[in-house]
This record gives sequence, structure tokens and C-alpha cells, in this order.
Amino acid sequence: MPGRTQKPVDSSAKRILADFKVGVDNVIFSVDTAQNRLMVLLVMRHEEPFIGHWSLPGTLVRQGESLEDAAYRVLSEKIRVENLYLEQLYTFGGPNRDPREAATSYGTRYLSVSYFALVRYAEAELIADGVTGIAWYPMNDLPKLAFDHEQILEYGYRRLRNKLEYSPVAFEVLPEHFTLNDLYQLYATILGENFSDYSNFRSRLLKLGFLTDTGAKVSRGAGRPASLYRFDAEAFAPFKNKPLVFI
Amino acid sequence: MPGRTQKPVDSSAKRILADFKVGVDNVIFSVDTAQNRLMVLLVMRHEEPFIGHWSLPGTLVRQGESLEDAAYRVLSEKIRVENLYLEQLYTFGGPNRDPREAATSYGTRYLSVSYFALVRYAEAELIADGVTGIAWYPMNDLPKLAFDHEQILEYGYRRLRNKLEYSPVAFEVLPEHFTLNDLYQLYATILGENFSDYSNFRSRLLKLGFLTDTGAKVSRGAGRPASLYRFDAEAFAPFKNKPLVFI
DNA sequence: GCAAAAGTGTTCCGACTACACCCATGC
DNA sequence: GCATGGGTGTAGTCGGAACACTTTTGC
Repeated sequence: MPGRTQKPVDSSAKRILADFKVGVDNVIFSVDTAQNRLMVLLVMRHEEPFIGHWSLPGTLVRQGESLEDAAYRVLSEKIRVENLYLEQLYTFGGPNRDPREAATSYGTRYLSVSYFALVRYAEAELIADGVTGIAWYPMNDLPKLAFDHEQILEYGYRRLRNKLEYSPVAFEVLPEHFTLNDLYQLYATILGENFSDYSNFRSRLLKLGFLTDTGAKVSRGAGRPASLYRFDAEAFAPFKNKPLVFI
Repeated sequence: MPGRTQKPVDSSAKRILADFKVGVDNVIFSVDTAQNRLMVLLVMRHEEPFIGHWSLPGTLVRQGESLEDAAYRVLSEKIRVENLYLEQLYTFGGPNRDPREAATSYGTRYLSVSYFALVRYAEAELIADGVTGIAWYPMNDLPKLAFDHEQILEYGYRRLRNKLEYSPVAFEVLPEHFTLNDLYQLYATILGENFSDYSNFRSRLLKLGFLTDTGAKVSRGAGRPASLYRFDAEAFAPFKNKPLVFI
């Protein structure tokens, strides 16, 4: 989104307002903790345009429905999840981004408001309705997508990484109690292996004081059992809006 | 934009799609360097709804016009500027945010895509068309605004401060050649007086190496003349996407 | 000379890096 | 015991904060 200098304006131009339908497209991320892979939810299109292509799950906004409600509706039609994080991403609205416009030249425009979500992989039960193809794809092995969805996904991925660095989204997606290693793995799979040394990550986070040791331990195979921690939202409050708390 | 848990879905509900008109509202900032004040451009409304109220300059999107084009059009109708920075902010689209909807219940919805701009105050010549009231208001002394424009403005203000910290927007708005004090004042008026010590700000930025001394000096009243610097976009390249370069 | 503004240097201290090392468990 | 993963400690280094100091101008 660079700056640019001003365009001349043709003030005598057509002044007819465009009519819009508004769509909502969701970039839904999840982390497969078993295999340490970042996943994104895709659905197979069964209608024109782009029939047979994978796309981001989306819908058109209905009467009386807010944008955010529409975003939640798409989610709840595709997966059953308890915990999630959702926020608006960006609005793509140039003419001719949707082939349905071309058919009816200067008819209805299709505008897409994209949302970005992060859900718990283990809990996210896909709703297979028998007809719709729907699947988690690992971010490093994606199919071709419909419309401009590759661009939207790229945008969402960037946002995810940023969010992770300076806001506590991770805890929306971790279970209530988690080990510091769980937290570390989550960061590592999203940001890449070499974002930080494990023991430094540990001490930095513990020093901040918004992770409380529950006292409980959990043993995973061999090795010393790990302490289970809990995110303390109140203790985190002073860090809101402070940049780069987590990295 | 916090996370929340899922809503139940009434799948038998009305499935009629909403029809939209799409508006673009601009949050246009500028810095009055003479008085060190952050300014925002407002226009007086001469039509219902909210007649007689100040509002952000906006327009409805026309046929064949992209969102960004519409944003540029609003700008160019209100001010004549050479240099500016523009980027999309957020899309507000709940039902009932515009009183025009209520009149025609379940008729056309009004959705607002907001854009955020930063322009040079000295060069920004307001286009007084004799009818429309249009004025720069200092951010610390604002009138009541129409619609949900206070919310949009607040959002834009937050984005401005963030942008300033990790991207070189400042140089889009400074003249080609500027003193380090000019740069410092710009940061100080937007971020608040106590964001950094002047001499530390100096040495930090100079060490980064993307400000080149042009050799020319400029004298402003008493005191030692200041060197004029130039922003070197190429030398800045490695810092792109690196957070917190400027603070 | 003196005030004012620009520009340089120095000291202190906290934070981050990169490790080495100790601890508790399964087998 | 020993491999495995959890957890603690430390020496070195870098960079920012605070502030003293020098330089160059106008008057």
C-alpha cells in the first residue's frame, strides 16, 4: 500500500453509483500441533465461477446481518469450534475481481471483506455435509485458489505472524492449561524454527509475569514432567498496546 | 476486535441477500509544522442526514470505480496536494449505521470503507467551492462528528501512530530536503513530546544509514545552521518489514 | 560576548544471545 | 544407568536512556 501522487479527475464522468453485493471471505488458520504444521481451511467450489477450484470459505451478506455476523456464520457452517479468534483483514473491491460482474456489464459489483480467524485444531470438527468438499491444507502445500483468494490468504498470513508477535492470540487457541513447550512449538511452527532460543523464550515470558504456574504437571513419554501454565488476562493488561512482548 | 465464542445459527432464517451502496470515508491527517499540531480534515454536511454536522470527507463509489480510486477522488475534490500517503483502514458495515437505511427498512445498506491519508500541510491547498465548509481541525480540539465518524477517526489515529513507528511514512510528507529537527518535530507532534530524547533520536537514525547528508545547510534565526538530509529509499530497503526502526 | 540551535560524546544499565549445566522421569 | 525432555544459570555483548559537552551561527 504505497503512497502515490494524485490522479486528475474527470469531473464530467459518469456519476452513477455502483450497486454492490458484499461477500465475506475467511482466512481460517489452525496449528496441527501433532505435526507442527500451520493449516488453512479451504472449501471446494461446486458452482460457477471457478467450479472445481478450492477457495476460502465465504458467503454473501444477508439482510439485517452485520459483516462480523456473516463471518461467524461461515465459520459455524464449516466447523464446530469453541474457542477462536476473529478479526477483520482487508476489503477487496476493485471492479472485475469477480467474473460474475463481467456478465452483466456495469451491473452488480462484488466486494469482498476478508476476515482472519485462528481456531484450535484439535477441537475444530469439520462439518462434512456430504456434498461440500472441505479440508485443512498445510500452508506449505497449497492448491491453486479461486478468485483473488491467494492474495487474501497471503495478506492473512502476514497478519497472523504480526499478531503473534505483539498480542496474546496464541492463548485463544491453546487449551486453558498448557506447557511452555506447547507455547514454544506454536510460535515456532508459525514464525519459523529460528525465531528464538527455547530457554530464552521461557525466561522472557515468565519474567513478564502473566503466565501462572498451576502447580499441576504433565508427563509426555520420557523426560521430566512439564508444569502446566495458565494465561492471566489481568496480569497481561499492562502489556496491551506495548509492541513486541512475545519476541 | 477481541475473540469470542461462536454464536448459534438460525439456519431457517431469511436468506435474502442485502443490497449495498458502498461509501468511502477518508481520515486525512496533516501536521501543522508551524504550531506543531496534528490536524485532520473535516467537511460540513449540507444534506440530510446529519445536516450541519462536521464529518470525514467521503463519497459513494461509482460504477467502474475502484475503492481506492474513490478515495483519491474525495481527496482531489477537497484539496490539491502533490505528495501523500494513502492506505485502507477498516470497513464498517453493520446494519443501521446510516440513518438512510432505516427509512427504507431492509432496503439498501450503506457500508463504509475507510481510508487513511497523510498529506503535506504546507502544500495542501483547500478547495473552497463557496458552498461546502471544509477545514483543518487540530486533533486535540474536535467538534462532534456525523455518523460513526468519531470511531473511524479514532481508528485512523491509532493506525497513524503505529505506521510512524515502523514505516517511513514521515518522508512522504516531509519536503525532499529536511533537517533532522524537522523530522524530530514531526514525530514529537504525532507521538507526544516524550517519545524520545532528541540527540538519541538523531544518532539512532543516522546510524541506520538511510538518511544522506546533502551537504547543504539552512539557517533558521539564531543558532548553528542545520544540515539538510534526504531519505534514501534504496538504503532503506533492508529495513522494510523490520519492526520498530524509528523508535 | 552571549544566547540559541545543531551536533557529538560518554556513562550507565537493562535486555537479549548463546550457551552450559542441573533436574526429574520412563525404561 | 542412561536417554529424554524440562528447567535454571551465567558470561558476553549490544543498544537505548540520560545528560554533559562542543560547535556554529545571529545579534
